[in-house]
Amino acid sequence: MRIVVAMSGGVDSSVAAALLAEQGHDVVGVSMQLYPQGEGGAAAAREYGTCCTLDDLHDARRVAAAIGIPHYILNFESRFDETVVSNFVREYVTGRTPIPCSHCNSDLKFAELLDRAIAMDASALATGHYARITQDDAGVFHLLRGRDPAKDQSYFLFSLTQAQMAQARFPIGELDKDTVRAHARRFGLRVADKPDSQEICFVPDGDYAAFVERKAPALTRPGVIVSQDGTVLGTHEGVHRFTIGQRKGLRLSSSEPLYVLGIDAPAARVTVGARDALGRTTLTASDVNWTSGIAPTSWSTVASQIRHRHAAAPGKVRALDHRRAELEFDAPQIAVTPGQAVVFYAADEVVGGGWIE
RNA sequence: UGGGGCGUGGCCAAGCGGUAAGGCGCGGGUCUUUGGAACCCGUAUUCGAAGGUUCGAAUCCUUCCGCCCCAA
Repeated sequence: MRIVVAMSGGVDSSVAAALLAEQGHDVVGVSMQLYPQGEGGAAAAREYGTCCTLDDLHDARRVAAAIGIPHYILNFESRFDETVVSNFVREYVTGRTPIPCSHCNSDLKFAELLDRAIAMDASALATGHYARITQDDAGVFHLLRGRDPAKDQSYFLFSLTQAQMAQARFPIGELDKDTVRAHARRFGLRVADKPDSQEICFVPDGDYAAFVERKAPALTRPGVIVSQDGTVLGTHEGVHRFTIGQRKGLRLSSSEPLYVLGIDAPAARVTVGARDALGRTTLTASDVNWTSGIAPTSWSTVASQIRHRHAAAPGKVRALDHRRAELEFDAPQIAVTPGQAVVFYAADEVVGGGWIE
């Protein structure tokens, strides 16, 4: 069976490809070129070691050669810019906080890239995600957390549908990171000790605010920072520099730490206050995906994550009209942030998720 | 120019004769395939200025400078 593997140039997807090849599959490696690869990009890649830069594409190519599979680089520059990057910028300038990794998965990898894989005569698309897919006796697919709780990435995959899960493969989902690296060494892959990628891949220097200002100079403007009673405490250089719950970077001093409580983009106003004002027990989500394909119309008990790397909090959820859902936590959650993903779990299974309103 | 109070790092603020707490902010790090949070480390040879008393002063005295309040 032919399987296309999305290779980022990192350890995880490299090992995923190697394992599939070892199992005897007809493996084809592909890498997405996501943004212009000028001289500066290559230099930035060497310095910061992010994913999908020119050096990473070279790493992917070398790995493919080492394990003896063909490797293609697909130009996704414009698609990436139209979907992930534009969403990222739009969200920030409207006072929301984007999560590009999820959009990249839902709008690119398991959309465009999956189509391309099928067009290449493959029956499945594999990635290096730490997540698992199982199929029950009734033929229904289930999306589960990766076996390694420290590396689990199911949070970023909540948008997977039954059709997509039928064609997705996560070869390292049952492994932990140490085992993956051990496999990389066993296969003799140069990327075995490559550092884990982190931060936003298309903002290699980590200065996402400057990135937004560069992409949408006309949409960023200064404003005021106010306390809950409306007192002006200071000024800021644009709402895109803030997110709910943010403490650092306010440049305000007070006897107690101050956190961002609210962002009013049209008024360019940021409201700050004490940490205990950040708790919320309810939220609504839009563009909700129910992984089983069936939306629960009555309250359903779940544990939900409102951000990556955060303990799922117990509560109940039910579907509303127009692919929306409402969620009620048993206890207040700190910093429920519009634009972030909320993912509903039942034990280790992702039952659904959406975007926080 | 009568009376009273205050001036400690970017901000707030302890200390009131024994050799500069703490918080905020800021910088660095840890964590992390988003942002944020959290955690750890760092951040005043110096206390408005100049003199004086003392073994020793941010702490006592004198003068000056700058603020604030109450009377007129």
